[in-house]
Formats: sequence, C-alpha cells, structure tokens
Amino acid sequence: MRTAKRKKLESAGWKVGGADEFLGLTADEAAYIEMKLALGTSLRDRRIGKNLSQVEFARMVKSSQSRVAKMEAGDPSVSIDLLMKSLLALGASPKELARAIASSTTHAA
Amino acid sequence: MRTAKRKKLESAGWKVGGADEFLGLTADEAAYIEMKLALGTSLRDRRIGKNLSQVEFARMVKSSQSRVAKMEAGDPSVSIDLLMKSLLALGASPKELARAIASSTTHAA
DNA sequence: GGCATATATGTCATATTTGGCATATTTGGC
DNA sequence: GCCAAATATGCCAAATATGACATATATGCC
Repeated sequence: MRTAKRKKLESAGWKVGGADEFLGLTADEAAYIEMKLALGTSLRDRRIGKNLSQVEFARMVKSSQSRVAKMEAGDPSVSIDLLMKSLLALGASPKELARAIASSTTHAA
Repeated sequence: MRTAKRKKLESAGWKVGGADEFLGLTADEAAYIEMKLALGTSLRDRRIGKNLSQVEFARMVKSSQSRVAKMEAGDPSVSIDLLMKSLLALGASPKELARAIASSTTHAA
C-alpha cells in the first residue's frame, strides 16, 4: 500500500483497535474501511459530475452539508447504508455500487 | 417482478412509505432492499456452506442468533454495514460482496 | 406424536448513526 | 492579501441499529 492511500486512511480519522495490519487493523477492518472510502470517492465524483455543491446535494437527500462532507471523507461516523442510499439518489445503479466496491480492492482478496 | 420475490419482499416486513413502485416503494428504496436481501442470502449460503448454525456463527461475530436470523431475512432493522462486516468475517472478499450486490439487479438499472 | 436442534419473531436497554448547527479551514477570483 | 463560496470539523439531541433475552415456530429423527 502506497503512502497516498495510507495517508488517506489515517487522515480519515481511523485509529481502530484491531490487531493486524499496518495501522493496527484487521484485514476485515481494512477491507471495510476501503470500501467506505471507495464509496465516498464515488459519491464525490458523481456529485461533482452533476455540478452540485455539498449544500445542494444535502438538500436533495434531506441531509446536511456536514454529513455530506463526512460521507465523502469516509468518516467513521457514517454508515455504508447512508453512502449507498445517497449514491442511489444520485442515480447510481446497484451495479455501479458494486463496481465501486469491487474497485476498493486494488490488491489482495 | 414475479410473485416469488414479491412475496419475499413483503414477508421481510417491508411496508415502506415511498410513493412509486408496486408496493409503494421508490425505485431507490426497492434497489436498496434488494441489495440487502441479496447480501442476506449470500450470508446464509456462506454460513451453511461452512456448516455453521446461526448460534455458532453468532458467537463468531459476537452477535446473537436472533440478529443473525434477521440479517439473513433482510429485516429492516439490520444495516448493510452489519451484513458486510458479517460476510467479511465469513471470509468473503470485497469482490464477492460486489458480486452479490450486482446480482441483486436482475432487471433494470 | 414426542423430542431435540435450528431458526424465526417480539421486545427492550444500550450503543451507534443522523441531521443540524456553529465555526474553522480551504479554494478561487480579484 | 481580501473576499466570497465551498468544504471541513466539532458538537449535540433525536433517531435508528444492536446484542441479548424470551418465546414461538419449524425441521428432522425416532
């Protein structure tokens, strides 16, 4: 794992308590977090692709700008449920969600 | 949508409040629910594939038998986060999760 | 049918997630 | 550098998910 992604993980506020990998996370925890980050990135891409500000998008999905920011950052306080519902609201299909998740696995499996 | 799946949806305790599709659900709500059901089915298949009872599996993931039953049934009270974490615990890879999600889309998109 | 094991369903106290708000920081034009 | 628009971060009360438990129903064997 290269430093770019590592930095992204660390900065995302993850100081989990597992016992395994590079930051003290379990393989499962790491996979889970990476999926979230992938969904967050996908969300941001879609939102920007539609020329929406976080505020505008938040209104669309009846959330708040701060939560949207957290979604896109993969904050520990946001659920995958919320990410998925938000992506669906932006017009993503389940298959596209699947693609995002699959792509969270650059490496092993 | 044929009656088999329809029944499965109804029986899963979903009497949502949307406004669109056959049961009063939005296209997004329907997609979300189908993803959950797909993940639940996948979980059950994997669990059984490993010859684990719900009780045994519940112990593995520090949950309870009742929650496992709800997971597999796609109960409204279970989150996709929990389903995904559980699947990972059973050894599924993100790519396999993605496959399950993608397969929730028999039809449109 | 009776019995044992597995799964389903209902409820509840506790834990986590959520929207909302205030405020800080970043970004881009001038 | 100043300013405005966008995004990030911290916090909190309300909403939702969670494990646990009791109990009901199913499933298979005798």
